[in-house]
Amino acid sequence: MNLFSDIRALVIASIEALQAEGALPEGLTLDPVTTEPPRDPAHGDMATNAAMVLAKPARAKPRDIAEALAAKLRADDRIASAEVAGPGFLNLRLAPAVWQALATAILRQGDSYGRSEMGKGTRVNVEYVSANPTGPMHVGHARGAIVGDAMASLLAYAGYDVTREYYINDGGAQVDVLARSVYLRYLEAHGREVEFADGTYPGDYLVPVGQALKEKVGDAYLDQGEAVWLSEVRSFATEAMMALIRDDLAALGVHMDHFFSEKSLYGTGRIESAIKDLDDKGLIYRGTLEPPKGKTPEDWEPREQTLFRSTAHGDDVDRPIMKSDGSWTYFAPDIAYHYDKVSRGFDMLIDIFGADHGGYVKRMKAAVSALSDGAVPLDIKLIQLVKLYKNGEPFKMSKRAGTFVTLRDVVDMVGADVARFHMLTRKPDAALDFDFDKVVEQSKENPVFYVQYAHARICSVLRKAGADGVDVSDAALAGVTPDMGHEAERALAAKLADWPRQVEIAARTHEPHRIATYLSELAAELHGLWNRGNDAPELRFLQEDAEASQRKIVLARAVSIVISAGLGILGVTPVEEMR
RNA sequence: GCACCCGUAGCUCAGCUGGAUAGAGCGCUGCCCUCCGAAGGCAGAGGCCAUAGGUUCGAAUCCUAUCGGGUGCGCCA
Repeated sequence: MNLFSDIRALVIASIEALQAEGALPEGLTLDPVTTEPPRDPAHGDMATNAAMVLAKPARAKPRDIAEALAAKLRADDRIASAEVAGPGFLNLRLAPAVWQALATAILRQGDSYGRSEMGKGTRVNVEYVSANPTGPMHVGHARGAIVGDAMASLLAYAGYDVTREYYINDGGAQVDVLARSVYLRYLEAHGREVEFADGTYPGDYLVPVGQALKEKVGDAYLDQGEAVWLSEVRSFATEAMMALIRDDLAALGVHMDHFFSEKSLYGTGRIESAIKDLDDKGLIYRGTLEPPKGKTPEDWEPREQTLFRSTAHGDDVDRPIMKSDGSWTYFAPDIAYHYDKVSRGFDMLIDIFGADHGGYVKRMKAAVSALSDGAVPLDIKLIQLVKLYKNGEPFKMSKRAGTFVTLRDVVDMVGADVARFHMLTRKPDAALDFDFDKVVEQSKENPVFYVQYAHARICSVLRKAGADGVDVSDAALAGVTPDMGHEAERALAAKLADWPRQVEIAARTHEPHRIATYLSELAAELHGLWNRGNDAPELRFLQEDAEASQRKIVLARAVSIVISAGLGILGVTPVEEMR
């Protein structure tokens, strides 16, 4: 059930009726007609812009159209009043029965209320995290992981067929560095003195990996050259790191459908066939790039390279796919990976990148555009930094000082629910402040708490009513006629009516943070109504007799259903009690 | 030099494929617990939506330019 689309359908039908009568011309484009909640509640429950957007094509005055439309709409028993206002808005007030039906429908549908078919089963691949498998995940990765995960849940909720995917960068030089570092720990496990030179990873987290390697191969690699052990140690170390990363992600509540190995692209012809696809399209050539203007690197020398003509698909300059020594640049496996995604039949791709990868957005889009002949859209979300604070003071991270904050540290300190919600309260392309003390604070300043508190309050009402012998099962509540007589109750119901709409907007714009914003607003409405009950007993959810209570509780329960569904999208557990 | 992101209340930020008088929290002022959880709520003060043009019935939202901040820019992934 979606009240806004229901009423919009009614508006459209009324327009068509006017067309049939000749009051409006045929052939009008009705797409721009919307039904929205008015900013000012005094304007009614819902407003439509129909008269204004139709005025020009219909060659009529907006207020005249609005009047004609209002007359039609008033004939429908769902419409209590229709008033023309301002430049041609049509403000609608809905009949009480509409609000009652909404609340009942929410109880019947449970967490399906708000689900949408807008995705129509479109197959979408969401790639996120994709941290190098060289160590534990740090806080910076957490935000991308959370945003990507919520994005995937959101799109699934909106009717898309979603695959959650992690690209393992296990093909480059950094995994050689990892392997050498693990080898040093392996030597150490054998009692050797070792030194961690520049270009190795000195972190303690590799100690158990070296130990495990010793247990696996004994002394077989001692005093041997890299040719003997590098390849083996590389996969051993990578697997160990991926196990670590999977655990970290699980602690955050993130679970991937698919891990894709970069290494699997090398030596298998998969890069070559992706490049051949581009070559067949005339997009690969040998050439020399101009040095970047204004900031010429000191050691710049013109070199002929194999280039991808990304400018043909919207990039600013063509991009090298092969180094001068004939090996692939990192861009080549990225192309092959996205070629693979396109080949697997996804209709839409979403990549979640760190903001420091902003420079690669255009070339990746160009590559996907070229590989799919423009058929598969790629949206890339850049995730900005998380600035850590401790009690208001900036919290500096330093590996040497041992104050390096890992993702696991964050989960241990504040919990996955708090971390997830908080990192979804802001749009991802703006930096985010994360204060370890404030995010666990129990006050309305903290949106996590504020929303949870609203949910807990409702649960408290349900418990209390249940203890008094009121049947508060959803089935029983769905069977009574909700009491929605007061304006404050209808305002809350109006917020609930907005939920399916917000889901669709968030899904369409690929912005899961809108869900968090909506939940804060919904919680505010609930708290507001709750407190009005202080002065006005008729607004309390618990009434003298059982049936009167039920008629009130329907609305409260509907709110808790929506909060629960919304938190579910964000991957946050709704709590029933505050402690 | 070029590209991308950001610029909204004193502070931290929301703001709908363009809608009416731009919102929330913090901070400030004043209120509300014999009453379902006051860990809340209500009211007030606080704005040139960076600046200047443009598009149109209508712009914080779209376009152009400028200013300010961030990120990135061929053999690093």
